[in-house]
Amino acid sequence: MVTEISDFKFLKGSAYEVAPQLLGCILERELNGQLLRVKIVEVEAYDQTDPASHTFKGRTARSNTMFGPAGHLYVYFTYGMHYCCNIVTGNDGFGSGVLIRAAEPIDGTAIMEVNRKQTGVNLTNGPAKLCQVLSINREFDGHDLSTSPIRLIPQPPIQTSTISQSVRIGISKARETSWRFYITGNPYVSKTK
DNA sequence: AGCGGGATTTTCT
DNA sequence: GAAAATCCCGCTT
Repeated sequence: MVTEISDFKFLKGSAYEVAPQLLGCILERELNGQLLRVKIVEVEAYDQTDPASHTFKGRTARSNTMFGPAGHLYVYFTYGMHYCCNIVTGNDGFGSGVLIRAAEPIDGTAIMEVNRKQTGVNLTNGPAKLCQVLSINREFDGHDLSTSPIRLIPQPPIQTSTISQSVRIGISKARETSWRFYITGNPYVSKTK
């Protein structure tokens, strides 16, 4: 019997501080009675001081969740077809969060393959791919990650020496800000630059 | 292996 | 009305 104590206190730090601590943590999704689990391997920090963030220009209908309490899920829709998810960080009222860009399948891989009609690294080596395999959509914007059917299971911090830091992907503003973290050498990382 | 375009709709100017 | 925290496919080298 495993007793899991979800300790989300660390999520109240700044997005930049929290991001590398999320590497190695488990994201669990209950879907039709099946359990899917992935290990987070690539993340990016965003906050309201950052021109690339959805929260930079203040609270909007879309970005509202990021201004809420830490430990909730911020799901946004983009490019007319994709969902991406963030873990909200920091204090209530300050718009910040960590984009989950890539993860490694741990349990339920066969279901993920069905959800995406792909296999191997293509299952989860990108933010919209991850949402697709876990069947995460707009309904889960604001979801509390300490509760079913989507839970974050914190893990002890991984060795600093196994973490790489680089610039963020796919943005046009604040391109030079190195707020992206990933597990060095993990095959599910979307881009190694 | 790398480039370019298309899909498709929300969001803000 | 254009751009967007993306992904996939087809074409070129």
